[in-house]
Amino acid sequence: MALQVYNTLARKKEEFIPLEPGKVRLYVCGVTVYDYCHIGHARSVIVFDVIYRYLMHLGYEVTYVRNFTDIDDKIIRRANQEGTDYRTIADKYIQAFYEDMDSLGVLRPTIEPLATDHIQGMIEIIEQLFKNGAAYHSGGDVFYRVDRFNGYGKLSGRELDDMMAGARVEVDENKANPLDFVLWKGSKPGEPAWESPWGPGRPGWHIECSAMGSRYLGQTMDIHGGGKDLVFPHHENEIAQSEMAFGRQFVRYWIHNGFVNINNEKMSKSLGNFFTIRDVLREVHPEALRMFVISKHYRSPVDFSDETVAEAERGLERLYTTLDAVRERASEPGANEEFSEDILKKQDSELYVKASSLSAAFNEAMQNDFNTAQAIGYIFVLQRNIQRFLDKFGRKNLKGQAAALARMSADVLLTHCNILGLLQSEPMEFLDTQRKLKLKSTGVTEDELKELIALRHKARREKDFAEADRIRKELDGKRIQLEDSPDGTTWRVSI
RNA sequence: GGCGGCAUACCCAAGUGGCAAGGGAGCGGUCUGCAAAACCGUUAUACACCGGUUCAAAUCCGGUUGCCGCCUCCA
Repeated sequence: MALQVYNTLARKKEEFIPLEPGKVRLYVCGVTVYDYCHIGHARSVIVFDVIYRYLMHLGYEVTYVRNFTDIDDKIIRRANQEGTDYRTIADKYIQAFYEDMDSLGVLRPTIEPLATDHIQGMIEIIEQLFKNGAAYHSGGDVFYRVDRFNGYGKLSGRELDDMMAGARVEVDENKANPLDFVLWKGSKPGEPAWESPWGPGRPGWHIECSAMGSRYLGQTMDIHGGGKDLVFPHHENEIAQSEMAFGRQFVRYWIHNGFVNINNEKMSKSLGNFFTIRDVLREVHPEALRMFVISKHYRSPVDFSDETVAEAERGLERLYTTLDAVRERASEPGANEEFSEDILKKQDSELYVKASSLSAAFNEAMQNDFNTAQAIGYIFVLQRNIQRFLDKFGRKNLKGQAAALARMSADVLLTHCNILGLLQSEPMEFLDTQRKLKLKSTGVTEDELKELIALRHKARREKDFAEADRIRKELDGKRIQLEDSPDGTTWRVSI
């Protein structure tokens, strides 16, 4: 089966065939750096991180470009508010972006261009648009003439006439058509400015992606992605500019991710109902946030709440718990221990079959428009089979062929989770980080907890189970659960 | 006003023509001094509603209701 992707342009799934066999040119709209990123940004970045990883897993050589919009009105406004210049603001939030994305375990794209490093390229495209009669100079700004491009509206599926009749169309006397958009914005005194044939100014928003995309990926790219809200006008305008200037198809496959909602409403700056990534990560493990994102299909809206995040956390804990159990109980083999398929299969044929068929099931899901939710479903089936196999041995460690089957299965689990960017930590490290994060909200410090565990240990040794249970109950009231094992007592916070 | 999307169990969520994945929560059980974790069993004659097409529909077509998004900066 070949990779199928939902193409916004076609409004249906299509077989993915790259322009050049074996290579993928991928462009994703990055962020405008004037503030910290919120979890809507996190979703978009994680979704395309998974797509990037999966394309590489399929063997493609992927050139992945994700830009920074480092000049725009919001950045300038922010700089004025803080009494500094646009560059300081942009650099600060680029730095913050990297901190957030690195903690989310997001891979760095191949190229991360800055808009301000590509002014010349934008000017060249605008000049070409003048030659083609699609640009005009008016009132100090340069505009794109939308009715020159008869494909205008093809991405967002609307007609120029319908939009004109719309209730909310910007009124600007300088525009020939209300839907015309700015290519070059003349600067007012004191604003950051670059020289251009039309006087000092700065680029309009849309032109940067045409310039940077074509600079690094050529005039036709395979995939261009971003949030659903960019379909119109941003991506529609990119198409209009690029196809008018270059005279060829700009993007073959447009991929758009759905929103993150809060209480069923779009999370956005203007509504003020957003959570920044860094705020969320104070209480939620970054991988749990990733799990949350990829538990749903990328095009659907997702609701962000304590409960939906907790579900992702519990699921991830389960995967790590099983992985840890295999590490603990099915220790490394001796150098000569190798077993045939038949022998492994005899240990537990269901587990063996699930483990050896995961790859096919996983790929079928992922090739169907990156259906990560379904892929994770298959992963959980394997997890349960592994844990069931371990449980057959009670609390005993596994040896020889049984250990080999457990390890083989756990490897399969880990490999596939890794393709999604999951299970990137050592199990113990994850579980430890996770419970410490959760402990914060209980009001109990780790030292107090250790002391209580020691007290209870003493009570248990003296068979004073009433006292031991009293301590257990006291902690349980604070959502802290103690877990006794032959190696001692550990704890976790229920979520 | 124009355009588009969604509606699956208590909750989250796959499934786009052939017996309704998976996760969470609940309940019963195994294990445990007691627990927890984990495992086992269990929880939708049924996919918003009404019609239609078909041997067969959650899935296709038409209509109704409800929710959401875009048309303005937005991931």
